[in-house]
Amino acid sequence: MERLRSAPPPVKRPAKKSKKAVAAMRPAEYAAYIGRLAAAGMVRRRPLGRGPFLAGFRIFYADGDVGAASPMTRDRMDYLVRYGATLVPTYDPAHLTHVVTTLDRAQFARKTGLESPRDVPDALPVLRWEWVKTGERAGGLARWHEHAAYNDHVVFEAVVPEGERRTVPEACRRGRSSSVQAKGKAADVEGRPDAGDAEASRISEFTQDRLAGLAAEQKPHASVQKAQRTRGEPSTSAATPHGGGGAADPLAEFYAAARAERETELRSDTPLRTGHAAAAAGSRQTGAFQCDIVPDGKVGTCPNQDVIDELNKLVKVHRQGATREDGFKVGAYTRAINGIRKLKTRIKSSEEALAIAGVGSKTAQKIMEIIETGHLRRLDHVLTKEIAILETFQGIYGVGPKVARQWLAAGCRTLDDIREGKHGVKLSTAQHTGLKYYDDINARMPREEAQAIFELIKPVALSIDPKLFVDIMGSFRRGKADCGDIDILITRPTDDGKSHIGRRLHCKDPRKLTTPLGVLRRLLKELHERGVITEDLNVPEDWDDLELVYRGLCRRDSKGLQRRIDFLTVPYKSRGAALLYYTGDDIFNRSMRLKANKMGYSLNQRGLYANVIRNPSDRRQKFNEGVIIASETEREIFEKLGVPWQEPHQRVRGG
DNA sequence: GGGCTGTACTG
DNA sequence: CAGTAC
DNA sequence: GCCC
Repeated sequence: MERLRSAPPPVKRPAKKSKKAVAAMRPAEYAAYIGRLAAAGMVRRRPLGRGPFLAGFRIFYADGDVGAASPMTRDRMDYLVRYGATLVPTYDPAHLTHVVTTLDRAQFARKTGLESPRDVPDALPVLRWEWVKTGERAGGLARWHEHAAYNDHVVFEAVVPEGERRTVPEACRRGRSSSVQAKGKAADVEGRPDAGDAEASRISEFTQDRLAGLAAEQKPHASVQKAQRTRGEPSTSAATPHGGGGAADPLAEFYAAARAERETELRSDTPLRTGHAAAAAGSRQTGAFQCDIVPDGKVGTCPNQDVIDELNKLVKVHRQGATREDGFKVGAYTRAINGIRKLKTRIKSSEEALAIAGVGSKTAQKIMEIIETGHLRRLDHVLTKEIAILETFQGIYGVGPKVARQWLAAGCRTLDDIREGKHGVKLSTAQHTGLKYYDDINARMPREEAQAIFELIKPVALSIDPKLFVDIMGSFRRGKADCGDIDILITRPTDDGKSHIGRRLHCKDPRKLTTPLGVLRRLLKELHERGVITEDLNVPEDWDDLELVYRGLCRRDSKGLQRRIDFLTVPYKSRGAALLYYTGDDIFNRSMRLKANKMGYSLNQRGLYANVIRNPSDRRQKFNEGVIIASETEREIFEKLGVPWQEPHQRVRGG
């Protein structure tokens, strides 16, 4: 709880809870607790400049927590309170102005005890966390429609220009009137100013932007006004409605077009009401987890492709760098590129660039240089030739940055140098194979070929044991048209007491095994004999393990190229986690793990774990392994993490 | 100022 | 343990 | 290099 600084001890100070007690609180308990702290003046509001832009709002926060509120939930609740919101511990739509959640509609309904997802009221804005973060950045409120969790159709309705506005759904109006009544009461009970409630009653009548205007206008927090003045804005700008204004709204056309496309993720150069730099390029989705944002499936050409190409060169350069920083820069630039890729308009100013998630001041500067001059001067002075050589070397399976640099330093320049063992180069077995089939391995294969190879393999596996689950993962499962390799997952239900390793699970003495060959060992033997598998790269050492990883090369027929293939066997229990992991993509996986981490969980290919205690001085080191809370299906993992369900083809975050 | 996904195999 | 792969 |  060190996030909330204590004020000088007041007379009636709520009992200070121990860290442990706080950590054990359920979300509702924590919300109530922090509410008491706030009421006692023990929550320090944010310093002037940002302003308590959530003042008067009554927010219910729902996350995927199981049991105790996770560190992330507590963090976010702290945050909401610090910016002036009143946290409502339980879901009581009549007493709320906003809901902030990471859950999808069905999860939210379940969590809040609603009978059906249809009962989630449309009149109440249900928003993603990014709405809060974007609002903070913009120095005011962000537009709902860009951050609605799932009732975006209604929220979107609200920003449709007057002339084109459709009838607000019946359910909406009902929900509103009933909530208005109860709100005044709630305000009394909590002894809070009712400004927020008065606003909330207008939610469906006014546009989001008007509401934002009202928030600033009717509740003139000195800090907000000061912040605006500091930025040199005319004070009227805060109250100027746009987006929801009359027919003169310059954005009307834009909205109409967007609606026509049923676009839910609007990104434009639409200024928010403040005209503040951070807001100038529309919503900045920082603070959100990539995995929470379901992509809209549209690709389209990117108006900033030149910027992306140039930044990609920078990624290449740093990928060859030796330091840890280089590695993190690769990640940072990659995230920035991802943000830029989603942008649908040409970047025109460094402010716009800065507003992109993952783009900071340094990258924004570089972006502007690219836009103004067409390239980065910094790249002119970089040893492109050496970089190219390092990349070539790393194209060899088993060769990474270290070895590549070593070879370069030793004087090697070409693959032939390596082949000939010049300058004392020695190859491991895997590297030798990797070099031998260099071109094949680095070529991508058409999806059809992956499918064909899989169809050679699956029947063989099933002939060994018809109860096996054999599935192809990776980019193939994500529906990509071309694949870099083939990932095959093997598992087997244990309901008959057997698993993919054979009978050993129930045979205490291994020497008495009657079926000594595990499935994978037999399968690989078969595939070798049939010429499907041609080379091994990485062979498990203990074939009797439940979890095995095999890496090798295979081909469709004697005329086909050699393709990379991986086999994984996993215990039936952890098939969901394995499926999730081996389906990817990379960025999606990282994001899921990061979110799990922030929620106090840990996610790996075996499952989602709670109560993992990490070494505070080295977070990667775990003191205990925790309690497994989900692993059998992908869905339960999504659910526990409060991530909206996404089919494999939707889990694409990278290129 | 610290974190940035997390695990397994190879030599 | 460092390096590599996924 | 970005973000908290």
